[in-house]
This record gives sequence, structure tokens and C-alpha cells, in this order.
Amino acid sequence: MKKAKDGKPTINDVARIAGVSKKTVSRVINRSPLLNEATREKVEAVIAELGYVPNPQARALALRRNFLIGLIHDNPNAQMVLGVQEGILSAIRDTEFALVVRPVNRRSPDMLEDVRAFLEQQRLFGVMLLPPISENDDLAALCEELGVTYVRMGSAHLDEDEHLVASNDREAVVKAVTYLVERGHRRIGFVAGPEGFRSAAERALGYHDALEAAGIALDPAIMAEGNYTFETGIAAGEKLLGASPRPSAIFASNDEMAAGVLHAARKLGLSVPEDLSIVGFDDTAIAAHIWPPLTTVRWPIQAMAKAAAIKLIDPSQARKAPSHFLSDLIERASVASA
Amino acid sequence: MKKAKDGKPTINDVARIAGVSKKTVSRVINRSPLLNEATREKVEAVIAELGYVPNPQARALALRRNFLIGLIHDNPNAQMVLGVQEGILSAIRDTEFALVVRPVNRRSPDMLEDVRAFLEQQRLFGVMLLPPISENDDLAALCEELGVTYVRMGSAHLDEDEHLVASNDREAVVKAVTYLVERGHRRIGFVAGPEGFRSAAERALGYHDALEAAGIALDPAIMAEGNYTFETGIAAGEKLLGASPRPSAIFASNDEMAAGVLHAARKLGLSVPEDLSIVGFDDTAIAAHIWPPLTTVRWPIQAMAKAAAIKLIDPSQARKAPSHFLSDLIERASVASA
DNA sequence: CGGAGATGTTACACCGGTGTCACCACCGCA
DNA sequence: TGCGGTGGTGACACCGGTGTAACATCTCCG
Repeated sequence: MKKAKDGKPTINDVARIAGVSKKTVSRVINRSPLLNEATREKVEAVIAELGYVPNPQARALALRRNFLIGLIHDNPNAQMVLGVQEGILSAIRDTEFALVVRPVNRRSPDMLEDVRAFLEQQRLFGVMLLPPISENDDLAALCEELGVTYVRMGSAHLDEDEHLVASNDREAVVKAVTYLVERGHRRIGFVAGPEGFRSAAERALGYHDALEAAGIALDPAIMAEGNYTFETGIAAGEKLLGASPRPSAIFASNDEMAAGVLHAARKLGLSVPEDLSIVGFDDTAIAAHIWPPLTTVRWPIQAMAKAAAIKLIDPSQARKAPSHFLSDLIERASVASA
Repeated sequence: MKKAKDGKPTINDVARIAGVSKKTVSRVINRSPLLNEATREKVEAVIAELGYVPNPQARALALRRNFLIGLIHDNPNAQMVLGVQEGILSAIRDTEFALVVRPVNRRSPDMLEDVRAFLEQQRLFGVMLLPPISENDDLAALCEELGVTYVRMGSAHLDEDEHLVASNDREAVVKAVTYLVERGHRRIGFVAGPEGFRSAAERALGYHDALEAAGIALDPAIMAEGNYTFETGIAAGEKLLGASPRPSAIFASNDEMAAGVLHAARKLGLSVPEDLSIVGFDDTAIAAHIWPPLTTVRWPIQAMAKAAAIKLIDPSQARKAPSHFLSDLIERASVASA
């Protein structure tokens, strides 16, 4: 039988019933060390009986900080965004933090104003920035200006370690292309991501590194650029497969484009992997579900997101958490030996 | 030169500088009608100059309600979850609401406790429940108990209209199967969703309806059940394609399973759509990217999510917004005439 | 000219927590 | 016995908004 007629019990209810002051209840909630064991137990009993849960808004007001962490992203790939959300959740579950999402439109001219309004209005504790928008330095500067701590996820070298959780795409691509080389491929095409994206640049560097290490010369005839979409993958595939001699393998900078290359190959009557081996990047849902299932590179998304969230909410622990992750090569069925 | 040394300006700063009381500033913010025009302008000028933005936590505390709406979901399909997030955002953009997400694990025994803790702790304004977890009546009851308004997305008949935004799956499946019938197919297999899911039941009813309307008898030999995963789609496909006579078309209750059927067909050396037509449901990213691209049924996810969000935050407008949506058939290349 | 109403504004308590500081009881020690 | 130190607790202001009721003005009208 709570006193409050409709609402939830408050700290005052607990204090009154337990016969102590609000402050003492507050101390119990916050596990203050200088507190008599008997008092603590008494108060805890009342809390349990009433089912009291502190009001986060009141707490936020008094502490002048809140417990919302924001996720700002434009939509690179649903699988990835969701993986990130789950990674973050796994870090904040059982804490008082909650995750607020804010999809934005990278290409919109008032994207920055939109984010500014969002941050000013909600007064978030901190935000996480996802690729590709995490590569936008203006956004990071905005966070800095507004005093919102942030962590960017992305490819290496985007920011100082304090604000960064990155995968080493360059090295991952080296691994993938070397995998093709080891299977006897010497003529390996490359579909790059759009210019201006660091991830794209990193991946291109990986391609260069791997070929150089294998002693294979670059050939512009079997290199093309896309913008990470299925359609541009088809176009790139058509270009590369029209080259002569035709490449026996193609590495695409993401799975969507790899699927496009596969599509292009099919249209030309080529079978995969017999006539053409394909490797993608990202391990999107698509990768596992196209035919043949795509060999691809997978970011350890969840682990990265979790590390990023920890870095955000607990800087003391952050130093221990890694900032750089190496991706795995997921072997499926789109590669054959040459 | 604001008075506040580090923090953002508060309503007190505005009041002091404008030479009015806090309450008057509050009235300006809230567009109170009984307010002198001159005063309003004076205060607004100060607000603009200071870049004052009201503190949502303080507001939430004073109003005894906050402006966070929650999205609770287990992970049916990334594309869909993201579509929902964007739909909700399109409804709350430019309002003071924000979207808090909470992925949960449907199969976990303490899912309910987890959600309860979440709701009690965060004191959300309201929540949206996504399929498949939206079909869980205990969850709805929990929201009711905690006094959190909720809206469920799902198939028809899940709840009263006040708490429901639904697609009429049954009718949509009728449309899809009839589409096959019109192309001359008489032997049409069916892969059902898992027992216990209303969406699955609705879709099965649609299949029955359509066959009945076409005067075709049900044949258990070409009906199977899966649990919405790719793997169970393969198994179902193998069963149906082993029947004799073999079906010339198969409708699968979601795209993952349709992709599985396609996979099974391929393993048996059948080509799609020449030897077998396939129709899926959901229009997942997979659907457009497998080969051949899958003809499927698409929920108007974003529109539904937007309607649901409006229903949540603005019940007055909700009556006007539709609660039931009809899905579209997306024609791609996985169906041929028999 | 005085009072009822409308209009615009303010003072003040309150929402539910936390920080500060005073205070009390009790200890050991000179 | 007096005194400083320490563990434990409470009174009270404060965080930044909103609701309430009271208060000034300024009509309008008898």
C-alpha cells in the first residue's frame, strides 16, 4: 500500500517509511561506503517492498549529466547498424545507460544543423559515430564544440585513439587478396569504393600492398570504382570482365558491389567460382545468401561497438580496451583455385 | 557573454537578462496564447542571442512525463528494424521526442524481467513493439501494468486498434498466390512460418484462401513448415521438390526461406524461374540481391512505423491515421509462367 | 466614479533527486 | 575531564523547468 496514489514511489516515500532522511536513501542507492550496515539493510528492505526505482530524469537534473548515449549514422548497411546496436547494448545492459538512435542523411545539406539541434536538445552523455558518416570531421568538430564526448568507428587513422575504434581495413584486404594469390590467381581485378571515403582508400592500399608483395603489377584495365551499391558493382563487373585477358578473380570493396560483380558475371554466362572467383568485404547478410555464398571479410562489428561504448561511458576502462581490430576472412564458396 | 561560466544558459539566465520572470519565459517556450506580443518578442530575442535550449530532463521532471519513445524488438531482419527506425524518426523529427532502442532476446527466459527493468528504469513515454516479439501478449500486459502506452506492429487482429498497426498479411498472400495462379501455376507449394506466430498463421490462411478461390485442393505433400531461417528454407525446399508431381511454383512465408528454397532448387539442378517459380515475403535486402532477384511481398514498413509513432505520441491525430496497411507485390524475376 | 472582467505577469511551491555542511555520538588519548 | 578525530546522519539549498494562485492594469459599463 504505497502512499503515492497513482505514480511510482519516490525517494521521499522510501525515506518516510524507513524513517530516515532522503539523503540517506540516496546514499543507499549510490552505494556510499560511509553508511551503517543496519541502516542500509533497513532502507533496502523498504526499497524492495515498495519496488522503488530512482527517477532517471531527476537524477540527470541533479547530476547535470544524463545517461543517454546517442548513435548517429546514415545507413551504410542494415546488418551493420544492427550489429552495432547490439554491441552497444551488450556494453550498457545492466547499467543505467540507454541507447538513443538518430539516423541522418549524409547528403542532406542541413545534416549538420540537424545533428546540432539533436545534440543541443537531448543533452546526450555522448555519441557514437558510425561509418560512413564517422569520417566527417565537421561532425566530430561539432561534438567537440558542444561538449559532447564522442567515439568514431571507422577505418584506421581517423582520429586520436581516445575518440576512435577502428578496424585495420588495409591489412584485412591484404589478407583477402593474398588468399587469392595463394590459390594461384595472378590476374586479380579490384573494385574500389567511392573516392573521398577513407575506408575506400584504406582498402585500395591493401590491394596495392598485396599485389606488390606478390610481385604482380597493377593494371588499370582491371580496376574500377563504384560507390558501394549493387548497381555500381554491376557496372564495375562489366568493365573488368570485358578486359582482356579477363581477370580470374575480383576483389570488391564491399559485398553489395561483389554481388553486383556476380550478377554481371552471370549475365555474361560465366560461372562462379569456376570461371571467376569473387571476394567481398563486410559480410553483409547478402554475402551468405547469394549463390554461391560469398567469401568475404568481416569486421568484428559487435566487439568493436562494445569497445566503443565502453570507451564512451567508462574512460578509465577504455585504456585497457583495444582501439584497433583486425577483420576475419570468412571462407565460403565464391573462390576456386585458378 | 553569458553568465553561466561553463554550462548552457538556463531559463533563469534568459529571465534575468530579459527582465521578466521564469514563468514568462516558460510561456514563450510553450507558445502560451495569453502573452503580450511585445513581451514575447523581447524574450525571443534574448533566447536567440543566448542560444538557449530548454533542458529536457528538467522539463521531464516537472511534467512528470518524458519524451523518449522506446523500440523493443528481437531481431527479425535488419532491414526491417532499420526501416522501422527511420519511419519512427520521420514522425518524431522536429519534435522533442527521441528514440531509444532496446534489442531483446525473445528466447531468453528473463526477457520479460529484462524489459520490465528497462521500462521501470527509463520511464519511457511509450514503446513500440516489433514483430515477432510484438506477438507476445505478456509483453503487452507488462506495458499495461507499468502504465507505459504501447503500440504493436504486426499482423492483423493482434490487439485493439488503439494499440495496433498491422499489415493484412492474409490478403497480401492471397494476392501473391493468385499472381502465380494467373500465370498458369496449379501446383503451388507452400512453406509456412513457425507454428505459434500469428504472422505465420495469417499467411497460411491467405494460401488456403487463394487456392480455394482458384478451385485447387490443398496437398500436404507440397506444404512444409520452417522457422523463418535460410536453413529451414532449404529443408522445406528439399521436401517439396521431392514430391511428385513436383510443384511448379512455391510460395515461402518469408524471403530467407525463399532464398533457402532457391538454394535447394539449385542443388537439385533446377533453374529458377524456368523449372520453378518462387515468391517470398518481406522484401528483405536479400530478395533484391539473390539471383534471380526474388518476386516478393513488401510491407510498407516505414509508413507503418510512422503511423505507429504518431499513434503513440499524438493520440488525437491517431484516429485519423490508418491502422491497417496492405502490402505490395514486388515483381522481380523469380516467377515465370507455367 | 466604482467595481466586475479580461489580460498579462509574478512569486512561490513543487517535481525527485544530489551536494554541502553542520551536527551528534562515540572513540582514544593526554 | 576535556579535546580532537571519525563514522554516520540530517537539514537545506539547488538542479531547471512547470502549475497555481495572487496580483496589477486596463478596459467596459452601470
